[in-house]
Amino acid sequence: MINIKLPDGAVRSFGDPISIHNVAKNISTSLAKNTISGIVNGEYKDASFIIEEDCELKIITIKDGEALDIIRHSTAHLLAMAVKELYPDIQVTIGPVIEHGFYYDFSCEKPFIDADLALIEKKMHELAKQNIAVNRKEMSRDDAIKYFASINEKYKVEIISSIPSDNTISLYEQGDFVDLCRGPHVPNTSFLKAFKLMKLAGAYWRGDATNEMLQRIYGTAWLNQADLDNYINMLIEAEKRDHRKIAKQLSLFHLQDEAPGMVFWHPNGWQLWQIIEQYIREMYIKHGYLEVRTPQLVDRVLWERSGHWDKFRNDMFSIETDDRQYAIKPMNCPCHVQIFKQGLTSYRQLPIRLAEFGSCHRNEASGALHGIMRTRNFTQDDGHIFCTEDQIQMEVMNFIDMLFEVYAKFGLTQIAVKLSTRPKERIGSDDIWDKAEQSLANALNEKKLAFEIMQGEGAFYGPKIEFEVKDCIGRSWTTGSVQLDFSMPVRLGAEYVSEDGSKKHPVMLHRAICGSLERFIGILIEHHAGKFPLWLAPVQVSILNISEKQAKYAMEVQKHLHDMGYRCKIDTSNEKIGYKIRHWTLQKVPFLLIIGDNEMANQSVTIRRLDGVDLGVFKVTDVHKTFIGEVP
RNA sequence: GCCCAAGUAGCUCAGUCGGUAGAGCACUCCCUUGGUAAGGGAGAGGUCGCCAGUUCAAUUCUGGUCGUGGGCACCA
Repeated sequence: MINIKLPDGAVRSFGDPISIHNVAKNISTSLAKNTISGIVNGEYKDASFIIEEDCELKIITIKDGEALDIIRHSTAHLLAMAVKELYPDIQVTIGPVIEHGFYYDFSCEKPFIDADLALIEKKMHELAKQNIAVNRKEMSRDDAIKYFASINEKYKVEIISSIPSDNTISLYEQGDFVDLCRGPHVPNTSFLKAFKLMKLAGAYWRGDATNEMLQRIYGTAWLNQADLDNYINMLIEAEKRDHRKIAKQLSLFHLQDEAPGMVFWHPNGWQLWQIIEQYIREMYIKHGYLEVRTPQLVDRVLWERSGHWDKFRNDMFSIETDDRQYAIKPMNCPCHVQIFKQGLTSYRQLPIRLAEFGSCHRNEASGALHGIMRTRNFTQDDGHIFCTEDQIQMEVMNFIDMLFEVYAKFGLTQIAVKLSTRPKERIGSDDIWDKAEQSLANALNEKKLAFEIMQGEGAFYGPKIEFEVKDCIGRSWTTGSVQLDFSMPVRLGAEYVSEDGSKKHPVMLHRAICGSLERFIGILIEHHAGKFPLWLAPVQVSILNISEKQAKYAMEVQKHLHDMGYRCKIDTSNEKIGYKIRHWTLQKVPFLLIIGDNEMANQSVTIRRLDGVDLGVFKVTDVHKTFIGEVP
């Protein structure tokens, strides 16, 4: 007798081993019809899985969220099957589930073109409708290798060959198409309805640039058509808030061919920049940082000493003049160390926190450039803390507090935290790395922050904590980071006099909150969709007169607001009020002041908020009170 | 750097199956002085990314190149 306990606590008993599908059937025919798979004692299994002993079972149907990944994975297989039917010579590689969908990488002589996507998608729908059964088979590793070799799928052979030889391999078969897979999958292709192929891309085999470039097809798949439609609409909406698009509309900045990856800031964008920079500067003061400024060009020897030349020389811009070779600084740290090294520093002075709005140049790979998110010239809100080992944890914790204070001010709340550990190529002993990684983890735990460990992703001189924010279509960008560095002070000879009079090397913390100001502004543009809060808005108020008669009065109002410290523009153009309101609303100015004969007669203005709400008539001397609560 | 796609007016885009291009908005001028998201008229504006090749003729075809977009790789 097999007893199967269901999520509601009910137990069903069966005399013989029974498939999940048949358990569902035993409950109701309609349940069986919708069953995609099951979770047996916490493990995902196919609907065809035969239960042989007592267990807990959750049946997953088309309505359960758990079904989503299975559907996506099965859709990836459907994609591969369609591709094989259309282009038998193409080799399949891997096709995992990703956020919102899946991809599948193919190896082919001739890359796909956009037109192929529609063709392939059509084929997928045809196959899905044929209600093709998806069956699991098991094979020994060696038989699996023989099998895939026999059908000439060399990538599959390569994958299986890396699995230990005593393992059993599971394969999934649908029609003539067989793929190596752990599963589970939908019972048949008719469950796959709401999907769409999204885009083509190149991708290296096993993510290694020295390998062959494969052809990747990205797709999205959902439980139902409504979810798919929602997702597509979300993407359309997200596209509207792309920082590059809004920057054009609001004239914030532009980029042009002659300066790839370098930004021309327009008056509005530069205003925004200045506000942010000034705010960060105030935070420096509040948190005990000293602001400095260091050279743009520094002799190559300093970069050799720091170790950067060795690792990054190809990505550095350099200049040769008077028989000396300089690099345009790709980072500020070695320069800050030079400032630390001036004079003799006592342990009593530590920690010393130096900060700079440091403009750096890196010759990033052409394909890496992305609007102002990834540029060749960027400005870091860079800071370096020189401290003793005992002070590390406290400094890291204080930094984390400062970072979250800043992000909250900008309205950024969805922050992913990652701890990156020692990479393959690194300097410094394992002892030091152990200590460094541990102290960062301690600080995070102390702050009760959930974080993900990124194995091997640390900088070559030390581990780091990274803070990531997402852009409007879900791409993650690193903004803040704090990196621990025991090496650079040694390499560059930074020392302090310790309590016992001996000289010691300080520990160095590299830290940034915005990361790159360019990137941070890009994120802010998308986060606010260009509708900045009052304190950030490049233009806070626009003054609009109804007709020429009130032009002079409008200018008086403008002067009053200027004197109060507001950034305001006046529009006395020969246009109707409706036109002006439309114009300045599209410019996303937080407040519009409307002035006609009525307002002029009693020294007042009518205030219209960006969202269209008419706030009513206010005395000119009271206008600023309306802005209170919006942080002037 | 690699794979794919598209570079046309300030912006968003159409177009030329090879005969030097068009719309809307924006801009300039005129009329209109109008009360909460586009009043009307006229005008100006383009070496069709750049360099070659084929051709009587190239914005259109071919090759290269530069920058951009989507991915991959990279990200001190």
